Amino acid sequence: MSSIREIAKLAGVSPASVSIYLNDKKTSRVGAATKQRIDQAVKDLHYHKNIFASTLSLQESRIIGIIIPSKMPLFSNEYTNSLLSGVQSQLSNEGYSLLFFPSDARTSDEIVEQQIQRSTGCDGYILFSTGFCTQDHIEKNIMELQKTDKPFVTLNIPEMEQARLQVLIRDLEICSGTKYLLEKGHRNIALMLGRDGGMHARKLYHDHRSLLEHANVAFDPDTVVFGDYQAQRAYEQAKNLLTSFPHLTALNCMSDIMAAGAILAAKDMGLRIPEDISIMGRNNSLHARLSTPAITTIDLHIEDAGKSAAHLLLAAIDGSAVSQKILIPGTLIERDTVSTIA
Amino acid sequence: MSSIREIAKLAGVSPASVSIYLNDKKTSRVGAATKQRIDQAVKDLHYHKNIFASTLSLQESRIIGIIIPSKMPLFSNEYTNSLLSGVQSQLSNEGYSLLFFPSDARTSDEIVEQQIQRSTGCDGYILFSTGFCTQDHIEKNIMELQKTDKPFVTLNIPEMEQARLQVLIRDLEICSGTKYLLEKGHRNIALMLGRDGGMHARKLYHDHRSLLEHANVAFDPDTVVFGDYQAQRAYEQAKNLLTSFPHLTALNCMSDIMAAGAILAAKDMGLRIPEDISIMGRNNSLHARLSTPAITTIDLHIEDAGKSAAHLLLAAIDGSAVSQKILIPGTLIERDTVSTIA
DNA sequence: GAAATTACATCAAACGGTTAACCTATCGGG
DNA sequence: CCCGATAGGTTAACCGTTTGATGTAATTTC
Repeated sequence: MSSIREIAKLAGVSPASVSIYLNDKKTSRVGAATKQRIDQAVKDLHYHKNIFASTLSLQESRIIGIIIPSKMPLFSNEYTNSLLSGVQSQLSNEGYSLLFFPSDARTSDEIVEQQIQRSTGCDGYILFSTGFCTQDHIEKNIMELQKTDKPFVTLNIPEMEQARLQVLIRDLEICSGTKYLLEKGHRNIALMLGRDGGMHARKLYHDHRSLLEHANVAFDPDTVVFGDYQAQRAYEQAKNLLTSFPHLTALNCMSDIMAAGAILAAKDMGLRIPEDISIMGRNNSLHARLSTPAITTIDLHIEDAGKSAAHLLLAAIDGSAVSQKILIPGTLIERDTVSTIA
Repeated sequence: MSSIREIAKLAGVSPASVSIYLNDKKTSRVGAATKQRIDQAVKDLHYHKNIFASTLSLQESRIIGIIIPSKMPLFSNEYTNSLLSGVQSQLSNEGYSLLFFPSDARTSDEIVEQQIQRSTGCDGYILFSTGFCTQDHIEKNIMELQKTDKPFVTLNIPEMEQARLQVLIRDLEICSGTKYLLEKGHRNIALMLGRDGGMHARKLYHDHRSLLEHANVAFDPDTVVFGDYQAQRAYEQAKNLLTSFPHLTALNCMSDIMAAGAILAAKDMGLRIPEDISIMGRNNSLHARLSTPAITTIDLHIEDAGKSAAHLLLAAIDGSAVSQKILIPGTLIERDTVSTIA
């Protein structure tokens, strides 16, 4: 709690000298003896610089705000965590702290409001979406962020006119699981998505449908189900799908977790994987690797996306990036849950 | 970027009135007409309060610092993430933001230093450890935190004299996997731990050993291996263990992920689980549930621990908690990877 | 009609750190 | 001995917000 003024008093110098010395230990504006006295005072009083005061004066906080317009608890979803991990590792390397805002508001609109209100003074922002965010929230958030005059990067969000800096996960646009299954000869493909209303799920739905239609496969809306990203729910839904539509040869799941749930369901129904039913995951998470059979999936390179976003933001902060879109393509990981149909 | 003064000027009032109104929309100290003009000015200039200035003035930031003395990337480990999730959900409900500090220092000592230096002004702290933290780092950190005069809670850290507020994960103290395996009649039990040097692994090692000795089972140090928490490494180590010590009947793993790796190894060696070899996990993560066979594990109630820590911290901030230790006991989840030995 | 209350508004200091501008010895060079 | 450079140090204003103290005019109360 001690301030620079107390240090100054104890060391018998002016606050200015203390500040100058502390910010540049080898400055020539402070004498050796004085330096020692300051060091001593700092120790004696347990002095630590107050970042808030410092930020106010310097007009630079070295803090990046993480905006996630969602009421869901953070850190509870592997996908989002990978994104965050990428962001954090980059920013951390450059000495930036990460600030996560509270989301105790009742409505999502309030959350947008609230997060922005709590967040001025950060040097930049990363705007995330999760499966729970609607297009509307995102747009509102982008508008608010633009008003702050600070740079921000959108991450894990479909392409949007309004945002200057974007990192795009390509597989949000192209439902490549469906594409792959079509190539493998499948024609009866169900799609298991995340939460209805979430913009990610909508996007995939749309792309899935156009891919099928392009391939001249009839599209049945009932073979698309919305879940909650949880294995349990996916288990139930997979059972339903597989009993209601016995001609299905493939299940394309929006996440590996859901795929894992679907696999359990298929097993419980006595189906062999991939002989009787092919199942695709998405995200190449640990589950996909450890599952038996190992899940064929799309590696979204989520962590790289996070890193890119951090990079881009840092570039924007020091002024070298004005407008840029980075596309992160996914890569197919072929494992043991998809068969070829002649 | 607009300040309260600009708003004041535009609305033709004093900054004081603006501040008063903005902090209490129904204050009687500002007239209705003035309120409207302020609202208008706020809109026109895209005004957002600067939290840093506000913090400085109020001496309260509504920000909690999260201190993790480790160079590892954050958000990349399910265990830590659950802990964080619990912490976040509670603090978020009370309107607190979370601040994560950079960890770009070269040595771990520097990290301690750096995180504390960057962190003054938070209303409180939560000190975490991961498997990578040594006792030494933790102690140093606690000392530094004590100097800040702000409350802090240690979480996921073995009991320590120095800290006033602690949330203890009971299974850090009692290696209950080993206990359970002994009860099930196993006598040849190997232990697969996390990183050597990490205090968690050390603690478990110690307890494992005493449990065996109490049960009059000879302890062979070579049946304890240190890994890196990764499935791949666990796979290799399990293979080694199972070939070097063919009489082993059980593997107790420090995490479900490691258990999953061990299961794959056993399967690849043609061993049946649990008939030929029993394998225990720890943490009751999603993997444990989805794995086939489903992994018998200890639910550590990690997220609850996080919530408790947040609770305790909030109590300390408003002065109602001075010194307290909360013990979070684990619960055994019996599934399909452990057999009974006659 | 004097006194008290209310409504509305402002002043100025404070929070803690930074820094441009300024000051004063001291020393070396010519 | 004078000039200029340099080392060492200070002053004071500023960053943006908050708030107790203070002021004044209008309204109410008796």
